[in-house]
Amino acid sequence: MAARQRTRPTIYDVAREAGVSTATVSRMLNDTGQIAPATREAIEQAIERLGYLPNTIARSLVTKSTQTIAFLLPDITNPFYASLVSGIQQVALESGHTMLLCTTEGDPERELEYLNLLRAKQVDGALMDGLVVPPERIAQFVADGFPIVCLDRDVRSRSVPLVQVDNKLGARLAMEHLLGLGHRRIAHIEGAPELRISAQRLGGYREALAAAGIREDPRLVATGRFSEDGGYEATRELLGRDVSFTAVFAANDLSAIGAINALTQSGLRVPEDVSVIGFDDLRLSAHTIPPLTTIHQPAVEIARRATEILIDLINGRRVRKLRYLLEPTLVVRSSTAPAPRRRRGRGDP
Amino acid sequence: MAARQRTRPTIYDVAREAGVSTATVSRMLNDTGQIAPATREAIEQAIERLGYLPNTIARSLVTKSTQTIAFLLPDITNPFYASLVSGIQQVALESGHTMLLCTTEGDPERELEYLNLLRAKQVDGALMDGLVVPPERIAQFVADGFPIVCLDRDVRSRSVPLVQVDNKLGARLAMEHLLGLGHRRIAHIEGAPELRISAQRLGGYREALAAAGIREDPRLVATGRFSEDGGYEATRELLGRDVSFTAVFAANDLSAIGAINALTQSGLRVPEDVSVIGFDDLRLSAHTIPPLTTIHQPAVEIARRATEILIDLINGRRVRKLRYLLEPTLVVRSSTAPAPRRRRGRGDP
DNA sequence: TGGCCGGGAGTAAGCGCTTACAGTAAGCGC
DNA sequence: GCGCTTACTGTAAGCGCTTACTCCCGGCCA
Repeated sequence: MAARQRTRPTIYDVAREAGVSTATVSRMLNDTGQIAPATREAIEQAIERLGYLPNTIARSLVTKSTQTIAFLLPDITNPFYASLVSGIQQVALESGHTMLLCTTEGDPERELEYLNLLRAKQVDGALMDGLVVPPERIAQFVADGFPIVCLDRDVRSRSVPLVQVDNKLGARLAMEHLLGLGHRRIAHIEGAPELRISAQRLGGYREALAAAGIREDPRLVATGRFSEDGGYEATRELLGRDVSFTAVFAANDLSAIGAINALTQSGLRVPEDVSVIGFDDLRLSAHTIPPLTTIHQPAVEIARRATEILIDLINGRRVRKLRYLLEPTLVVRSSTAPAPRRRRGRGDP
Repeated sequence: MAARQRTRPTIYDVAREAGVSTATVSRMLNDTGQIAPATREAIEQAIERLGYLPNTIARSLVTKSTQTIAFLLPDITNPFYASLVSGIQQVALESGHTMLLCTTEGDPERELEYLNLLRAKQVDGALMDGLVVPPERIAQFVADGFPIVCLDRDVRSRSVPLVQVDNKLGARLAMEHLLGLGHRRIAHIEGAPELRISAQRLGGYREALAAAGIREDPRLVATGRFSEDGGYEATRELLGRDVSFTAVFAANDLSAIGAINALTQSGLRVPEDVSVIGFDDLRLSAHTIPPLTTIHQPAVEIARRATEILIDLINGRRVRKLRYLLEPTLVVRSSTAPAPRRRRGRGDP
């Protein structure tokens, strides 16, 4: 009723207004201990009248829990990470947690800085993706009692779990699709070399080549850094290298989109002249021209699983399984087609 | 040196270790008051030895500042919002703030729930975009001492500033481009009707039509809800309505991409048969096939400006200007072309 | 009738910091 | 030698909660 005062009401005000002690109010708020119906009623009314909102900072100081988790990632501008955020948010909300977003831009100092900041802020735990901090540091944070779950790399330590798609398998799936269409000269647009997942996808590319008895041509891989621009540039470089290829396996959808653009600009048709396959299966990829053939990652599933595990860790539950490798699947759309009979350029036996 | 104990060292431990009082340690940490060099040294060493990290929760309890801001938005999956997040993050980091991300999925209850949660968490202030809470509620939070700055709508109240692009102008720019190319029958794919920016862009569409002396045909607008799928469906609906059009102005790039897909699938060529223009200028839009003509929004600039204002508000500075309408610009790429001589279908005089 | 039990409530001690307020000692001008 | 700064430091009172401990009282059983 009264005009809002500058300083918000505290639990003392509520207690006084309801004619009980703060302990009773606290018990009611947290639903611990028994409260007589009449008392409960009085407190509820006092809260209503005062417009009281508990100060969770004060609560955290004593309970040592902030109900906050953090998600550290290099670049929110990549829609794949955005999907992860969605998934995390869902689970977090369900369990009453709120999410701090920390973008590191791939800067190792900033990662460390954030990690320390999060500790200082008494954040309950963190999800990390695409980070480059050395595993030992991560393990140390965990040893210090700060739960972490990784979304991209295996910190070989009990108590820091990993949830990710099986990247190598995904890459093989992509390659087998291309190989099955008769492609022999397949280029790869690598992600960001410093990230594990790049190496894993590159590894799958190589394995598939080897399994098909094709010798790898180093001129056929270029770095696209997981972005549209990077994919575009990498493709132009590939084109300029004067080696022929009839297909490109891009490390992610964004760079595949850049690749298609570069190819098209060079007068090459996708998929008639060159097939392109991506990785991620962004929502967007169903709408590119041509719609992108790609490897589907269950982003929301990954995020949910990881967040659930993190919350288990926070609640002191032991996690049984340390590594969750989810299965990627091939999604065939229109950016891939059988290898053309005649290849452009020379160089292929 | 010693094995990390389960409970982290506090300022008392540091004080004891350094042989000073906690007040002195605190003063050194916060750089307030003068400290003798020798004392400073001793404290620094104690901190180092103990691996001490100040507990910001305890600090917040007394200072009443959490150095945390929140960003509320409907959907992080939209790359435009992701760009905003990037911009916010930059400024926030510079000023030592960390960012809580809250996605509301356009659910009004969840918005309110979040707003209350943020208050309870003593968050210093919030940035809001794409929300549907009634303006009075927002104004009330502000009156309660919770700084808010909006990124999309004008809460007519001193003390809740607005930073956004001039949407109506942007829409007019888009339309004038189309009109200038000779298009007369222009469809519009609307955003999400409940959001202000949709109405503003639709308003610009209408104004431009009126200014060109063209009567608006209600059959020419369909709702795309700002997404690829929505744009796709809206376009199919438009196509199915049996009204002719030679151009479509989509409320954002995502729905423009969906539109191009639908058009292409129907055997129409973009831009030869139908021109398409978007709004946002996502990084991606330079790489679509064909590269998208669109209206550029200075996303990072918007985000930075808004965050700076929020921080000013938090620091108790009066903001001089309440509304910042940034200028959109036309970016011509290849998805628009002069209107074809013969239009498909009938219906146009 | 006495002893026990348990529902319901209060007291007060922190949680880990910051910050008025209050010194103390050295330095300085006269 | 005295009083007044100035530079530095300590004491202790909170910040707004939670939570052991205690306590009270009515009911119930033997």
